Amino acid sequence: MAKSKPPPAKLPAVSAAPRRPVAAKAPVKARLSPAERERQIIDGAIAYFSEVGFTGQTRELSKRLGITQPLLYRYFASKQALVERVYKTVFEGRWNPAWVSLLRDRSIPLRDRLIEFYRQYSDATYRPDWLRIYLYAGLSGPVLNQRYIKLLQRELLPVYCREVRTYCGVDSPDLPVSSEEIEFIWSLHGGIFYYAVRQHVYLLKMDADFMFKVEYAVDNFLAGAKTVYPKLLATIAGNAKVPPHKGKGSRAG
Amino acid sequence: MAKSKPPPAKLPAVSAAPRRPVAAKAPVKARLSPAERERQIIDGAIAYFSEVGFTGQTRELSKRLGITQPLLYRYFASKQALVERVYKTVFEGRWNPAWVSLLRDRSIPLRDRLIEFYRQYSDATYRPDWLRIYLYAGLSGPVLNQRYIKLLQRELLPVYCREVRTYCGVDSPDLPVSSEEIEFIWSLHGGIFYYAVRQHVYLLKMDADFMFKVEYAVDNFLAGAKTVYPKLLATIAGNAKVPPHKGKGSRAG
DNA sequence: TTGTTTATTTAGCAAGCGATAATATAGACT
DNA sequence: AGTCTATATTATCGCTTGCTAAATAAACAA
Repeated sequence: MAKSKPPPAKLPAVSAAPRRPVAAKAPVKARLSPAERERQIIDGAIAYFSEVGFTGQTRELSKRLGITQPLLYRYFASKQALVERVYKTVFEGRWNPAWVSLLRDRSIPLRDRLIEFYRQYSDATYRPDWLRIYLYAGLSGPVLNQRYIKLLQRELLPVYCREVRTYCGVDSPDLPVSSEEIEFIWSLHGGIFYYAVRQHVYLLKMDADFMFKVEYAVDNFLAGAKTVYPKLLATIAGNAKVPPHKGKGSRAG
Repeated sequence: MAKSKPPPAKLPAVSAAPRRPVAAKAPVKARLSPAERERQIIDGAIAYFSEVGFTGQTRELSKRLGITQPLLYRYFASKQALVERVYKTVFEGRWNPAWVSLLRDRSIPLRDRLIEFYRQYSDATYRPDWLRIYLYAGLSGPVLNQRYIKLLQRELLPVYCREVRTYCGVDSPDLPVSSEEIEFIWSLHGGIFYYAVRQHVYLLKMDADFMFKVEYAVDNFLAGAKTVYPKLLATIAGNAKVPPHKGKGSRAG
Protein backbone atom coordinates (compact mmCIF):
# COMPACT_ATOMS: atom_id res chain seq x y z
CA MET A 1 0.00 0.00 0.00
CA ALA A 2 2.55 2.58 1.10
CA LYS A 3 4.56 2.07 -2.03
CA SER A 4 7.76 4.03 -1.92
CA LYS A 5 8.03 4.76 -5.61
CA PRO A 6 6.12 3.27 -8.47
CA PRO A 7 8.20 2.88 -11.62
CA PRO A 8 8.06 6.20 -13.38
CA ALA A 9 7.38 4.73 -16.80
CA LYS A 10 9.92 6.90 -18.48
CA LEU A 11 10.17 6.78 -22.23
CA PRO A 12 11.30 3.25 -22.95
CA ALA A 13 14.79 2.96 -24.31
CA VAL A 14 14.43 2.44 -28.02
CA SER A 15 17.94 1.17 -28.30
CA ALA A 16 17.86 -1.47 -25.67
CA ALA A 17 20.87 -3.56 -26.52
CA PRO A 18 23.78 -1.08 -26.57
CA ARG A 19 22.97 0.10 -23.08
CA ARG A 20 24.20 -3.15 -21.61
CA PRO A 21 27.88 -3.56 -20.77
CA VAL A 22 29.86 -5.83 -22.99
CA ALA A 23 29.36 -8.81 -20.70
CA ALA A 24 29.57 -11.44 -23.35
CA LYS A 25 28.19 -14.53 -21.69
CA ALA A 26 25.31 -13.87 -19.36
CA PRO A 27 23.79 -10.41 -19.63
CA VAL A 28 20.93 -11.69 -17.52
CA LYS A 29 21.53 -9.57 -14.47
CA ALA A 30 21.65 -6.29 -16.32
CA ARG A 31 19.80 -3.26 -15.18
CA LEU A 32 16.78 -2.93 -17.39
CA SER A 33 14.51 -0.09 -18.27
CA PRO A 34 11.18 -0.24 -16.45
CA ALA A 35 9.30 -1.13 -19.61
CA GLU A 36 11.66 -3.98 -20.41
CA ARG A 37 11.66 -5.34 -16.89
CA GLU A 38 7.91 -5.17 -16.62
CA ARG A 39 7.51 -7.01 -19.88
CA GLN A 40 9.98 -9.64 -18.73
CA ILE A 41 8.15 -10.13 -15.46
CA ILE A 42 4.80 -10.49 -17.18
CA ASP A 43 6.14 -12.98 -19.68
CA GLY A 44 7.76 -14.99 -16.92
CA ALA A 45 4.62 -14.83 -14.83
CA ILE A 46 2.53 -16.15 -17.69
CA ALA A 47 4.90 -19.06 -18.12
CA TYR A 48 5.20 -19.75 -14.41
CA PHE A 49 1.57 -19.37 -13.37
CA SER A 50 0.33 -21.30 -16.36
CA GLU A 51 2.52 -24.13 -15.17
CA VAL A 52 1.81 -24.26 -11.45
CA GLY A 53 -1.32 -22.17 -11.07
CA PHE A 54 -1.89 -18.83 -9.43
CA THR A 55 -0.99 -20.18 -6.03
CA GLY A 56 2.62 -20.27 -7.23
CA GLN A 57 5.02 -18.34 -5.05
CA THR A 58 6.52 -15.00 -5.89
CA ARG A 59 9.92 -16.22 -4.71
CA GLU A 60 9.98 -19.08 -7.16
CA LEU A 61 8.84 -16.78 -9.94
CA SER A 62 11.61 -14.32 -9.19
CA LYS A 63 14.14 -17.11 -9.12
CA ARG A 64 13.14 -18.19 -12.59
CA LEU A 65 13.42 -14.63 -13.78
CA GLY A 66 16.88 -14.32 -12.30
CA ILE A 67 15.88 -11.40 -10.11
CA THR A 68 15.16 -10.99 -6.44
CA GLN A 69 11.66 -11.33 -5.12
CA PRO A 70 11.21 -7.80 -3.74
CA LEU A 71 11.88 -6.41 -7.18
CA LEU A 72 8.50 -7.76 -8.26
CA TYR A 73 6.90 -5.39 -5.79
CA ARG A 74 8.47 -2.41 -7.41
CA TYR A 75 6.53 -3.19 -10.58
CA PHE A 76 3.35 -4.62 -9.12
CA ALA A 77 1.69 -3.45 -5.94
CA SER A 78 0.78 -6.98 -4.93
CA LYS A 79 0.77 -10.51 -6.19
CA GLN A 80 -2.89 -10.10 -7.03
CA ALA A 81 -2.09 -7.12 -9.24
CA LEU A 82 0.44 -9.19 -11.14
CA VAL A 83 -2.04 -12.03 -11.50
CA GLU A 84 -4.64 -9.72 -12.93
CA ARG A 85 -2.12 -8.32 -15.33
CA VAL A 86 -1.40 -11.84 -16.52
CA TYR A 87 -5.10 -12.47 -17.03
CA LYS A 88 -5.47 -9.28 -18.99
CA THR A 89 -2.43 -9.89 -21.17
CA VAL A 90 -3.44 -13.42 -22.04
CA PHE A 91 -7.15 -12.95 -22.59
CA GLU A 92 -7.10 -9.61 -24.34
CA GLY A 93 -3.86 -10.00 -26.19
CA ARG A 94 -4.66 -12.88 -28.49
CA TRP A 95 -8.04 -11.99 -29.88
CA ASN A 96 -8.05 -11.23 -33.59
CA PRO A 97 -11.00 -9.26 -35.00
CA ALA A 98 -10.07 -10.48 -38.47
CA TRP A 99 -11.60 -13.84 -37.58
CA VAL A 100 -15.06 -12.33 -37.91
CA SER A 101 -14.32 -11.05 -41.39
CA LEU A 102 -12.88 -14.39 -42.35
CA LEU A 103 -16.05 -16.19 -41.28
CA ARG A 104 -18.12 -13.71 -43.26
CA ASP A 105 -16.17 -13.99 -46.48
CA ARG A 106 -18.62 -15.73 -48.81
CA SER A 107 -16.16 -15.87 -51.67
CA ILE A 108 -14.82 -18.95 -49.91
CA PRO A 109 -16.87 -22.10 -49.26
CA LEU A 110 -18.06 -22.25 -45.68
CA ARG A 111 -16.24 -25.49 -45.04
CA ASP A 112 -12.92 -23.92 -45.99
CA ARG A 113 -13.65 -20.80 -44.01
CA LEU A 114 -14.31 -22.79 -40.87
CA ILE A 115 -11.22 -24.89 -41.29
CA GLU A 116 -9.07 -21.85 -41.89
CA PHE A 117 -10.65 -20.16 -38.90
CA TYR A 118 -9.74 -23.05 -36.64
CA ARG A 119 -6.24 -23.07 -38.01
CA GLN A 120 -5.78 -19.45 -37.01
CA TYR A 121 -7.76 -19.61 -33.79
CA SER A 122 -5.90 -22.64 -32.54
CA ASP A 123 -2.61 -20.98 -33.36
CA ALA A 124 -3.51 -18.08 -31.12
CA THR A 125 -5.28 -19.73 -28.21
CA TYR A 126 -4.92 -23.49 -28.25
CA ARG A 127 -1.53 -23.40 -26.65
CA PRO A 128 -0.52 -24.81 -23.29
CA ASP A 129 -0.10 -21.44 -21.58
CA TRP A 130 -3.39 -20.00 -22.80
CA LEU A 131 -5.37 -23.14 -22.14
CA ARG A 132 -3.97 -23.70 -18.68
CA ILE A 133 -4.47 -20.11 -17.61
CA TYR A 134 -7.97 -20.27 -19.00
CA LEU A 135 -8.72 -23.37 -16.94
CA TYR A 136 -7.06 -22.03 -13.80
CA ALA A 137 -8.99 -18.81 -14.19
CA GLY A 138 -12.26 -20.65 -14.53
CA LEU A 139 -11.62 -22.58 -11.35
CA SER A 140 -10.64 -19.47 -9.42
CA GLY A 141 -13.84 -17.70 -10.35
CA PRO A 142 -16.28 -17.61 -13.19
CA VAL A 143 -16.06 -13.95 -14.09
CA LEU A 144 -13.17 -13.93 -16.55
CA ASN A 145 -14.26 -17.02 -18.42
CA GLN A 146 -17.79 -15.76 -18.59
CA ARG A 147 -16.48 -12.57 -20.10
CA TYR A 148 -14.43 -14.44 -22.68
CA ILE A 149 -17.27 -16.78 -23.57
CA LYS A 150 -19.62 -13.86 -23.93
CA LEU A 151 -17.12 -12.18 -26.23
CA LEU A 152 -17.20 -15.32 -28.34
CA GLN A 153 -20.97 -15.43 -28.24
CA ARG A 154 -21.32 -11.78 -29.10
CA GLU A 155 -18.69 -11.31 -31.78
CA LEU A 156 -18.11 -14.66 -33.39
CA LEU A 157 -20.84 -17.22 -32.91
CA PRO A 158 -23.74 -15.17 -34.28
CA VAL A 159 -21.79 -14.68 -37.49
CA TYR A 160 -21.08 -18.38 -37.42
CA CYS A 161 -24.83 -19.05 -37.12
CA ARG A 162 -25.74 -16.78 -40.00
CA GLU A 163 -23.27 -18.52 -42.27
CA VAL A 164 -24.48 -21.97 -41.27
CA ARG A 165 -28.06 -20.85 -41.80
CA THR A 166 -27.20 -19.75 -45.31
CA TYR A 167 -25.29 -22.95 -45.90
CA CYS A 168 -28.40 -24.89 -44.90
CA GLY A 169 -30.56 -22.70 -47.08
CA VAL A 170 -32.67 -21.43 -44.21
CA ASP A 171 -31.40 -17.94 -43.55
CA SER A 172 -33.98 -15.34 -42.69
CA PRO A 173 -32.19 -12.08 -42.00
CA ASP A 174 -35.05 -10.79 -39.88
CA LEU A 175 -34.96 -13.64 -37.42
CA PRO A 176 -32.36 -12.86 -34.78
CA VAL A 177 -29.96 -15.57 -33.85
CA SER A 178 -31.37 -17.46 -30.89
CA SER A 179 -29.49 -18.86 -27.95
CA GLU A 180 -30.48 -22.35 -29.04
CA GLU A 181 -28.68 -21.85 -32.31
CA ILE A 182 -25.61 -20.54 -30.53
CA GLU A 183 -25.70 -23.59 -28.35
CA PHE A 184 -25.98 -25.75 -31.44
CA ILE A 185 -22.78 -24.21 -32.75
CA TRP A 186 -21.11 -24.87 -29.41
CA SER A 187 -21.42 -28.58 -30.11
CA LEU A 188 -18.82 -28.19 -32.78
CA HIS A 189 -16.74 -25.54 -31.11
CA GLY A 190 -16.68 -27.26 -27.74
CA GLY A 191 -15.63 -30.54 -29.23
CA ILE A 192 -12.67 -28.93 -30.92
CA PHE A 193 -11.75 -27.00 -27.80
CA TYR A 194 -11.75 -30.15 -25.75
CA TYR A 195 -9.47 -31.81 -28.25
CA ALA A 196 -6.97 -29.05 -27.56
CA VAL A 197 -7.33 -29.56 -23.83
CA ARG A 198 -6.66 -33.25 -24.13
CA GLN A 199 -3.62 -32.57 -26.25
CA HIS A 200 -2.04 -29.64 -24.45
CA VAL A 201 -3.21 -29.98 -20.86
CA TYR A 202 -3.71 -33.70 -20.38
CA LEU A 203 -0.77 -34.33 -22.70
CA LEU A 204 -2.34 -37.26 -24.46
CA LYS A 205 -0.60 -38.44 -27.55
CA MET A 206 -3.10 -37.67 -30.25
CA ASP A 207 -2.93 -40.04 -33.15
CA ALA A 208 -5.07 -37.85 -35.32
CA ASP A 209 -3.55 -34.55 -36.36
CA PHE A 210 -5.42 -31.50 -35.11
CA MET A 211 -6.39 -30.19 -38.53
CA PHE A 212 -7.35 -33.69 -39.65
CA LYS A 213 -9.72 -33.83 -36.73
CA VAL A 214 -11.05 -30.36 -37.44
CA GLU A 215 -11.81 -31.27 -41.03
CA TYR A 216 -13.87 -34.27 -40.03
CA ALA A 217 -15.59 -32.46 -37.22
CA VAL A 218 -16.53 -29.60 -39.53
CA ASP A 219 -17.66 -31.94 -42.28
CA ASN A 220 -19.75 -33.92 -39.87
CA PHE A 221 -21.25 -30.83 -38.35
CA LEU A 222 -22.17 -29.30 -41.70
CA ALA A 223 -23.54 -32.55 -43.08
CA GLY A 224 -25.74 -33.02 -40.06
CA ALA A 225 -26.76 -29.38 -39.95
CA LYS A 226 -28.32 -29.62 -43.40
CA THR A 227 -31.12 -31.67 -41.91
CA VAL A 228 -31.03 -30.74 -38.23
CA TYR A 229 -30.58 -26.96 -38.33
CA PRO A 230 -33.90 -26.40 -40.16
CA LYS A 231 -35.62 -28.60 -37.59
CA LEU A 232 -34.04 -26.61 -34.80
CA LEU A 233 -35.26 -23.35 -36.29
CA ALA A 234 -38.74 -24.78 -36.66
CA THR A 235 -38.77 -25.96 -33.07
CA ILE A 236 -37.70 -22.60 -31.81
CA ALA A 237 -40.34 -20.82 -33.86
CA GLY A 238 -42.96 -23.38 -32.86
CA ASN A 239 -42.30 -23.32 -29.14
CA ALA A 240 -42.14 -19.57 -29.28
CA LYS A 241 -39.76 -19.83 -26.40
CA VAL A 242 -37.99 -16.92 -28.00
CA PRO A 243 -40.27 -14.39 -29.66
CA PRO A 244 -38.77 -13.58 -33.07
CA HIS A 245 -38.31 -9.96 -32.10
CA LYS A 246 -37.28 -8.67 -28.68
CA GLY A 247 -33.56 -9.18 -28.98
CA LYS A 248 -32.57 -9.75 -25.39
CA GLY A 249 -28.85 -9.10 -25.31
CA SER A 250 -27.82 -10.73 -22.07
CA ARG A 251 -28.10 -14.33 -23.17
CA ALA A 252 -25.33 -16.57 -22.02
CA GLY A 253 -26.40 -19.95 -23.35
CA MET B 1 5.99 -40.64 8.92
CA ALA B 2 6.35 -41.77 12.53
CA LYS B 3 2.63 -42.11 12.96
CA SER B 4 1.76 -42.86 16.55
CA LYS B 5 -1.27 -44.99 15.89
CA PRO B 6 -3.09 -45.48 12.63
CA PRO B 7 -6.81 -46.00 13.10
CA PRO B 8 -7.21 -49.72 13.65
CA ALA B 9 -10.05 -50.12 11.17
CA LYS B 10 -12.11 -52.11 13.57
CA LEU B 11 -15.25 -53.71 12.25
CA PRO B 12 -17.36 -50.73 11.28
CA ALA B 13 -20.38 -50.17 13.43
CA VAL B 14 -23.31 -51.57 11.53
CA SER B 15 -25.73 -49.70 13.73
CA ALA B 16 -24.25 -46.28 13.41
CA ALA B 17 -27.03 -44.09 14.66
CA PRO B 18 -27.84 -45.46 18.13
CA ARG B 19 -24.27 -45.09 19.26
CA ARG B 20 -24.63 -41.34 19.41
CA PRO B 21 -25.95 -39.74 22.58
CA VAL B 22 -29.44 -38.33 22.43
CA ALA B 23 -28.18 -34.81 21.83
CA ALA B 24 -31.14 -33.61 19.88
CA LYS B 25 -29.86 -30.49 18.17
CA ALA B 26 -26.25 -30.68 17.15
CA PRO B 27 -24.72 -34.15 17.40
CA VAL B 28 -21.85 -32.79 15.36
CA LYS B 29 -19.14 -32.99 17.96
CA ALA B 30 -19.83 -36.59 18.88
CA ARG B 31 -17.11 -39.17 19.06
CA LEU B 32 -17.37 -41.15 15.88
CA SER B 33 -16.24 -44.57 14.89
CA PRO B 34 -13.15 -44.52 12.67
CA ALA B 35 -15.14 -45.59 9.63
CA GLU B 36 -17.69 -42.86 10.11
CA ARG B 37 -15.13 -40.19 10.79
CA GLU B 38 -13.03 -41.19 7.82
CA ARG B 39 -16.06 -41.10 5.58
CA GLN B 40 -17.00 -37.70 6.93
CA ILE B 41 -13.52 -36.35 6.31
CA ILE B 42 -13.42 -37.65 2.76
CA ASP B 43 -16.81 -36.22 1.94
CA GLY B 44 -15.84 -32.89 3.41
CA ALA B 45 -12.54 -32.94 1.59
CA ILE B 46 -14.26 -33.58 -1.73
CA ALA B 47 -16.55 -30.63 -1.15
CA TYR B 48 -13.77 -28.37 0.10
CA PHE B 49 -11.04 -29.20 -2.41
CA SER B 50 -13.45 -29.16 -5.31
CA GLU B 51 -14.27 -25.63 -4.29
CA VAL B 52 -10.86 -24.10 -3.64
CA GLY B 53 -8.48 -26.59 -5.23
CA PHE B 54 -5.93 -28.90 -3.70
CA THR B 55 -3.90 -26.02 -2.32
CA GLY B 56 -6.69 -25.53 0.20
CA GLN B 57 -5.52 -25.61 3.81
CA THR B 58 -6.05 -28.44 6.22
CA ARG B 59 -7.03 -25.96 8.92
CA GLU B 60 -9.88 -24.56 6.88
CA LEU B 61 -11.04 -28.04 5.97
CA SER B 62 -11.09 -29.12 9.60
CA LYS B 63 -12.99 -26.00 10.55
CA ARG B 64 -15.68 -26.82 8.02
CA LEU B 65 -15.88 -30.33 9.37
CA GLY B 66 -16.22 -29.05 12.89
CA ILE B 67 -13.14 -30.92 14.07
CA THR B 68 -9.63 -29.87 14.94
CA GLN B 69 -6.88 -29.91 12.36
CA PRO B 70 -4.59 -32.50 13.96
CA LEU B 71 -7.42 -35.00 13.89
CA LEU B 72 -7.05 -35.19 10.13
CA TYR B 73 -3.59 -36.61 10.69
CA ARG B 74 -4.93 -39.45 12.72
CA TYR B 75 -6.81 -40.65 9.66
CA PHE B 76 -4.45 -39.64 6.90
CA ALA B 77 -0.69 -39.71 7.12
CA SER B 78 -0.33 -36.48 5.19
CA LYS B 79 -2.32 -33.98 3.24
CA GLN B 80 -1.13 -35.65 0.07
CA ALA B 81 -2.57 -38.97 1.25
CA LEU B 82 -5.93 -37.32 1.80
CA VAL B 83 -5.79 -35.69 -1.60
CA GLU B 84 -5.11 -38.98 -3.29
CA ARG B 85 -7.96 -40.57 -1.41
CA VAL B 86 -10.23 -37.84 -2.74
CA TYR B 87 -9.04 -38.51 -6.27
CA LYS B 88 -9.67 -42.18 -5.91
CA THR B 89 -13.10 -41.80 -4.38
CA VAL B 90 -14.28 -39.39 -7.03
CA PHE B 91 -12.82 -41.02 -10.11
CA GLU B 92 -13.42 -44.65 -9.24
CA GLY B 93 -16.64 -44.23 -7.35
CA ARG B 94 -18.92 -42.95 -10.06
CA TRP B 95 -18.23 -45.23 -12.98
CA ASN B 96 -21.12 -47.46 -13.95
CA PRO B 97 -20.34 -50.57 -16.06
CA ALA B 98 -24.02 -50.74 -17.02
CA TRP B 99 -23.41 -47.88 -19.42
CA VAL B 100 -21.62 -50.24 -21.76
CA SER B 101 -24.55 -52.65 -21.80
CA LEU B 102 -26.93 -49.78 -22.38
CA LEU B 103 -24.99 -48.62 -25.41
CA ARG B 104 -24.95 -52.16 -26.77
CA ASP B 105 -28.68 -52.78 -26.38
CA ARG B 106 -29.88 -52.92 -29.97
CA SER B 107 -33.50 -53.40 -28.98
CA ILE B 108 -33.50 -49.62 -28.57
CA PRO B 109 -32.81 -47.17 -31.41
CA LEU B 110 -29.28 -45.82 -31.22
CA ARG B 111 -30.48 -42.27 -30.86
CA ASP B 112 -32.47 -43.14 -27.76
CA ARG B 113 -29.64 -45.19 -26.35
CA LEU B 114 -27.24 -42.28 -26.66
CA ILE B 115 -29.64 -39.82 -25.13
CA GLU B 116 -30.37 -42.15 -22.24
CA PHE B 117 -26.66 -42.74 -21.79
CA TYR B 118 -25.98 -39.03 -21.49
CA ARG B 119 -28.83 -38.68 -19.05
CA GLN B 120 -27.25 -41.25 -16.77
CA TYR B 121 -23.65 -40.25 -17.39
CA SER B 122 -24.31 -36.59 -16.69
CA ASP B 123 -26.16 -37.51 -13.52
CA ALA B 124 -23.07 -39.29 -12.26
CA THR B 125 -20.22 -37.09 -13.43
CA TYR B 126 -21.41 -33.76 -14.76
CA ARG B 127 -21.72 -32.27 -11.32
CA PRO B 128 -19.77 -29.34 -9.92
CA ASP B 129 -17.66 -31.38 -7.53
CA TRP B 130 -16.70 -34.04 -10.08
CA LEU B 131 -16.01 -31.56 -12.85
CA ARG B 132 -13.96 -29.21 -10.73
CA ILE B 133 -11.87 -31.99 -9.23
CA TYR B 134 -11.37 -33.38 -12.72
CA LEU B 135 -10.13 -30.01 -13.94
CA TYR B 136 -7.96 -29.39 -10.91
CA ALA B 137 -6.48 -32.84 -11.26
CA GLY B 138 -5.67 -32.27 -14.90
CA LEU B 139 -3.85 -29.07 -14.10
CA SER B 140 -1.88 -30.67 -11.28
CA GLY B 141 -0.63 -33.46 -13.49
CA PRO B 142 -1.80 -35.39 -16.49
CA VAL B 143 -1.70 -38.88 -15.03
CA LEU B 144 -5.14 -39.19 -13.47
CA ASN B 145 -7.00 -37.61 -16.35
CA GLN B 146 -5.10 -39.72 -18.81
CA ARG B 147 -6.15 -42.76 -16.87
CA TYR B 148 -9.78 -41.71 -16.86
CA ILE B 149 -9.79 -40.83 -20.54
CA LYS B 150 -8.17 -44.12 -21.37
CA LEU B 151 -10.84 -45.90 -19.37
CA LEU B 152 -13.40 -44.13 -21.51
CA GLN B 153 -11.52 -44.99 -24.67
CA ARG B 154 -11.10 -48.60 -23.70
CA GLU B 155 -14.49 -49.45 -22.23
CA LEU B 156 -16.98 -47.11 -23.75
CA LEU B 157 -15.96 -45.40 -26.95
CA PRO B 158 -15.14 -48.54 -28.96
CA VAL B 159 -18.64 -49.82 -28.25
CA TYR B 160 -19.90 -46.40 -29.22
CA CYS B 161 -18.00 -46.69 -32.51
CA ARG B 162 -19.38 -50.14 -33.30
CA GLU B 163 -22.92 -48.96 -32.80
CA VAL B 164 -22.43 -45.88 -34.92
CA ARG B 165 -20.84 -48.02 -37.61
CA THR B 166 -23.89 -50.26 -37.64
CA TYR B 167 -26.15 -47.21 -37.62
CA CYS B 168 -24.33 -45.96 -40.70
CA GLY B 169 -24.52 -49.36 -42.32
CA VAL B 170 -20.79 -49.78 -42.53
CA ASP B 171 -19.92 -52.18 -39.74
CA SER B 172 -17.27 -54.73 -40.49
CA PRO B 173 -16.69 -56.80 -37.35
CA ASP B 174 -13.20 -57.77 -38.44
CA LEU B 175 -11.95 -54.21 -38.74
CA PRO B 176 -10.80 -53.06 -35.31
CA VAL B 177 -11.91 -49.67 -34.16
CA SER B 178 -9.24 -47.15 -35.10
CA SER B 179 -8.07 -44.17 -33.13
CA GLU B 180 -9.43 -41.90 -35.82
CA GLU B 181 -12.88 -43.26 -35.25
CA ILE B 182 -12.54 -42.80 -31.51
CA GLU B 183 -11.49 -39.25 -32.15
CA PHE B 184 -14.50 -38.79 -34.40
CA ILE B 185 -16.74 -39.82 -31.51
CA TRP B 186 -14.93 -37.38 -29.25
CA SER B 187 -16.35 -34.55 -31.34
CA LEU B 188 -19.75 -35.35 -29.93
CA HIS B 189 -18.65 -36.37 -26.49
CA GLY B 190 -16.32 -33.42 -25.99
CA GLY B 191 -18.94 -30.93 -27.05
CA ILE B 192 -21.36 -32.28 -24.47
CA PHE B 193 -18.69 -32.36 -21.78
CA TYR B 194 -17.81 -28.76 -22.43
CA TYR B 195 -21.45 -27.80 -22.12
CA ALA B 196 -21.35 -29.22 -18.61
CA VAL B 197 -18.20 -27.27 -17.82
CA ARG B 198 -19.76 -24.03 -18.97
CA GLN B 199 -22.81 -24.74 -16.87
CA HIS B 200 -21.29 -26.06 -13.66
CA VAL B 201 -17.83 -24.54 -13.55
CA TYR B 202 -18.19 -21.25 -15.39
CA LEU B 203 -21.70 -20.92 -14.01
CA LEU B 204 -23.18 -19.57 -17.19
CA LYS B 205 -26.92 -19.44 -17.33
CA MET B 206 -27.75 -21.93 -20.02
CA ASP B 207 -30.90 -21.07 -21.89
CA ALA B 208 -31.09 -24.46 -23.49
CA ASP B 209 -31.81 -27.35 -21.18
CA PHE B 210 -29.05 -29.94 -20.99
CA MET B 211 -31.09 -32.80 -22.42
CA PHE B 212 -32.48 -30.51 -25.11
CA LYS B 213 -28.93 -29.76 -26.12
CA VAL B 214 -27.96 -33.42 -25.99
CA GLU B 215 -30.82 -34.37 -28.27
CA TYR B 216 -29.80 -31.90 -30.92
CA ALA B 217 -26.13 -32.72 -30.60
CA VAL B 218 -26.85 -36.43 -30.98
CA ASP B 219 -29.23 -35.88 -33.87
CA ASN B 220 -26.72 -33.69 -35.64
CA PHE B 221 -23.92 -36.10 -35.02
CA LEU B 222 -25.85 -39.10 -36.29
CA ALA B 223 -27.21 -37.26 -39.31
CA GLY B 224 -23.74 -36.16 -40.29
CA ALA B 225 -22.19 -39.53 -39.56
CA LYS B 226 -24.38 -41.21 -42.14
CA THR B 227 -22.33 -39.53 -44.85
CA VAL B 228 -19.07 -38.74 -43.09
CA TYR B 229 -18.36 -41.92 -41.14
CA PRO B 230 -18.12 -44.09 -44.29
CA LYS B 231 -15.74 -41.56 -45.77
CA LEU B 232 -13.65 -41.64 -42.64
CA LEU B 233 -13.44 -45.43 -42.76
CA ALA B 234 -12.42 -45.28 -46.40
CA THR B 235 -9.73 -42.74 -45.68
CA ILE B 236 -8.32 -44.84 -42.90
CA ALA B 237 -8.31 -47.97 -45.05
CA GLY B 238 -6.83 -46.04 -47.96
CA ASN B 239 -4.01 -44.43 -46.03
CA ALA B 240 -3.32 -47.75 -44.36
CA LYS B 241 -2.14 -45.79 -41.40
CA VAL B 242 -3.60 -48.54 -39.27
CA PRO B 243 -3.21 -52.07 -40.60
CA PRO B 244 -6.59 -53.83 -40.18
CA HIS B 245 -5.12 -56.37 -37.83
CA LYS B 246 -2.45 -55.78 -35.19
CA GLY B 247 -4.61 -54.32 -32.46
CA LYS B 248 -2.23 -52.06 -30.66
CA GLY B 249 -3.84 -51.36 -27.34
CA SER B 250 -1.98 -48.31 -26.14
CA ARG B 251 -3.60 -45.72 -28.34
CA ALA B 252 -4.50 -42.54 -26.65
CA GLY B 253 -5.95 -40.45 -29.44
C1' DT C 1 35.15 13.93 -10.22
C1' DT C 2 31.03 14.72 -7.73
C1' DG C 3 26.22 14.51 -6.99
C1' DT C 4 21.52 12.88 -8.08
C1' DT C 5 18.42 9.52 -9.45
C1' DT C 6 16.59 5.00 -9.51
C1' DA C 7 16.92 0.07 -10.47
C1' DT C 8 18.15 -3.76 -7.63
C1' DT C 9 19.57 -6.32 -3.51
C1' DT C 10 20.01 -7.57 1.50
C1' DA C 11 17.68 -8.38 5.64
C1' DG C 12 13.68 -9.31 8.02
C1' DC C 13 8.79 -9.18 9.87
C1' DA C 14 4.19 -11.23 10.66
C1' DA C 15 0.96 -14.35 9.35
C1' DG C 16 0.01 -18.85 7.47
C1' DC C 17 0.79 -23.62 6.88
C1' DG C 18 1.77 -28.84 7.34
C1' DA C 19 2.87 -31.73 10.79
C1' DT C 20 3.95 -33.66 15.72
C1' DA C 21 3.93 -34.54 20.78
C1' DA C 22 1.61 -34.23 24.85
C1' DT C 23 -2.69 -34.00 27.14
C1' DA C 24 -7.55 -34.65 27.93
C1' DT C 25 -11.82 -37.14 27.64
C1' DA C 26 -15.58 -39.98 25.76
C1' DG C 27 -17.24 -44.53 25.66
C1' DA C 28 -16.90 -49.74 26.34
C1' DC C 29 -16.01 -53.34 29.45
C1' DT C 30 -15.42 -55.66 33.93
C1' DA D 1 -18.18 -47.31 39.97
C1' DG D 2 -13.63 -47.90 38.26
C1' DT D 3 -10.39 -48.96 34.53
C1' DC D 4 -8.70 -49.01 30.07
C1' DT D 5 -8.42 -47.88 25.29
C1' DA D 6 -8.85 -45.08 21.54
C1' DT D 7 -10.78 -40.65 19.92
C1' DA D 8 -10.18 -35.90 20.02
C1' DT D 9 -7.97 -31.49 21.60
C1' DT D 10 -4.27 -28.13 23.10
C1' DA D 11 0.00 -26.33 22.32
C1' DT D 12 3.72 -25.82 19.45
C1' DC D 13 7.61 -26.46 16.06
C1' DG D 14 9.81 -25.41 11.72
C1' DC D 15 9.24 -23.78 7.44
C1' DT D 16 6.98 -21.00 3.86
C1' DT D 17 5.04 -16.86 1.97
C1' DG D 18 3.49 -12.12 0.83
C1' DC D 19 5.33 -7.94 1.64
C1' DT D 20 8.34 -3.88 3.46
C1' DA D 21 12.32 -0.90 4.84
C1' DA D 22 16.87 0.11 4.41
C1' DA D 23 21.17 -0.42 1.94
C1' DT D 24 23.68 -0.87 -2.51
C1' DA D 25 25.01 0.02 -7.12
C1' DA D 26 24.38 1.36 -11.84
C1' DA D 27 23.27 5.13 -15.05
C1' DC D 28 23.20 10.02 -16.05
C1' DA D 29 24.16 15.15 -15.49
C1' DA D 30 27.01 18.86 -13.92
